[in-house]
Amino acid sequence: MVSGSKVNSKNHTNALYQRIWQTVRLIPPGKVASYGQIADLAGLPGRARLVGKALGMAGDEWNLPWYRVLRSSGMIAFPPGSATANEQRAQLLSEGIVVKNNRVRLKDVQWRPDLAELLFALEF
DNA sequence: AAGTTGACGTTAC
DNA sequence: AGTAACGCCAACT
Repeated sequence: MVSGSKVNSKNHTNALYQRIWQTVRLIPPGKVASYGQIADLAGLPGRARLVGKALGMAGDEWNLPWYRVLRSSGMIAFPPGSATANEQRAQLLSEGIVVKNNRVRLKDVQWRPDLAELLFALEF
């Protein structure tokens, strides 16, 4: 269970964020996923934008690998050169992921989730 | 209550 | 390969 700062009101949306966070947590080092992929896996098809929102309100505080989530094109979602984009690129590089022009080759490093693990994680 | 805003995705050039 | 035009949906004005 996640307890924390910016998540206080509107508990019905909170459940959505929980699902998203739990799913993102499963992405292993060296692999990445897209916002839409996370939404689908979390049982929230069509809500890719909500994934970005959820990651934004999380921050780094509870061990959430937010930097392993990219656009469906493989692009880092932040404006190139921005502080956040640079931080994300650095994190990816530190895991051995090749980043060229703020983009990775999804074909090489895209996460393929273990379904049993996913279902278990979403039980809570 | 209507309009705007995104850490998005797909399609059509 | 890059881009523009949509479509999308919860949150926020």
